[in-house]
Amino acid sequence: MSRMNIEERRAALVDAALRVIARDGVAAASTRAIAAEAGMPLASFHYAFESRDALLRAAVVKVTDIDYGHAEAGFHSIITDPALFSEVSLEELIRLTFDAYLESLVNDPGREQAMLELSLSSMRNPSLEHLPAEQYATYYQSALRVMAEWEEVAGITWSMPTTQIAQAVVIVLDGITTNWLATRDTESVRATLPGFAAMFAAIADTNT
Amino acid sequence: MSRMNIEERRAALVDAALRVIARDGVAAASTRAIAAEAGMPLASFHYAFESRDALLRAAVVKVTDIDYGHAEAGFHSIITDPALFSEVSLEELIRLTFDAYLESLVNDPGREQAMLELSLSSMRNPSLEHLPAEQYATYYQSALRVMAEWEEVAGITWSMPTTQIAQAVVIVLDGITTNWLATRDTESVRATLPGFAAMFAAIADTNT
DNA sequence: AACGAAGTTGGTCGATCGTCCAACTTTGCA
DNA sequence: TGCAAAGTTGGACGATCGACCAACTTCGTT
Repeated sequence: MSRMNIEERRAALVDAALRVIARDGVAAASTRAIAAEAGMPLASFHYAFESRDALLRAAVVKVTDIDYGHAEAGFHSIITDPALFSEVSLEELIRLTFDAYLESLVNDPGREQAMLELSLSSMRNPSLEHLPAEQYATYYQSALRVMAEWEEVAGITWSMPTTQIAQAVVIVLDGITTNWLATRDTESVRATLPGFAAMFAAIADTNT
Repeated sequence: MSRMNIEERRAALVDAALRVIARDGVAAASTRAIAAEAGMPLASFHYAFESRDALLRAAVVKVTDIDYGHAEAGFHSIITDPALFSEVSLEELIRLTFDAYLESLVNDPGREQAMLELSLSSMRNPSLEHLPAEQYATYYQSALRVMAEWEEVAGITWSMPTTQIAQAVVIVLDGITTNWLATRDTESVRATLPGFAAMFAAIADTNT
């Protein structure tokens, strides 16, 4: 393995770990499997990280930052695509956003499954148990940013505390995730989206 | 260990496995840990089950049957409690049902966490990957039964296909589960319930 | 009482796990 | 050029895992 400083090696190992977890699950993400995925000898693992837990901690932190970034990116692709977004109603705009998230889930199920597995395994580990709450705090922030864009694009204001709405949005997206991962029935899940979109649209006031 | 036939021993091992999984997680549910929890020597394990996967399969089947039974039982305790249920609106009835589910989740987090871990680990195992879909089919049936009681008690009919509504109900309960497990913020999650209750109440028609 | 079937279990196998060490190579500075 | 620091790595450690076997005990039948 060519020479690299610790930061580079740590980053390479985290990326490798996320690939292994997305493909084979947390249980299969042994130090040997991660090192092999990164193309490193096993001994390099414990030169870069003190323990497997330390790497998992770094993996959760990294993945939290990039995860809902996908959902946000999907949203931006909607409001900048004239074919999709041309003076649609708020309700339709919300539905399109949820649909974009569902599409990203279907296109890369391993990523969201990895998120869930990392969260659950973190809850079982005393040294990692505080991470899921931070993870969800990041989700709420993402939801708030998307809601702010809904506000701006559709010209509305929310008639309830936005943090509460953001949490409800995350709950719905989370439920959709677990539901689809278990059933793999895309059309069935998609059929529930208009109802949720109508719910959130109903708690918005049109600006005068 | 006293003498018992295979069916008894299998049942005892499944119960022990569910206790271990709820307490320590799927990863900690080794054949040795399960046998110890059941008070059996390790060798008894492979006399009753061909493999660890075979026991996990039996555990998922059993837990699916009893899991949403708790939610249903919570609902029944509401509509038979005069103090709670006295001519409340449909919306309030739905909110109380969701609240009862949240209470059951808070009172025994291990059970729902075990459900999630079992589902996720099943998805990674080719011999178990069909189980999560069956698990959710059972959830939908439970939701349909609760919806039927909402209908009867509140005197309404649904203005959308009931199977679709049932799936949305399961999505919301699932999202609530993962959200609370990660944040442990009961009041914050509870605050989202009225919104979801209003959503489902809005797709009901009052009987003339 | 005899005997095959059913149930029980201590001990062990090979595989895999996280972790660590000592030997080695390369780098940057004096 | 010399040498300490930083980076690299083959190999091994004790522990734990799922699985299995052969010896043992108990049961039901005749």
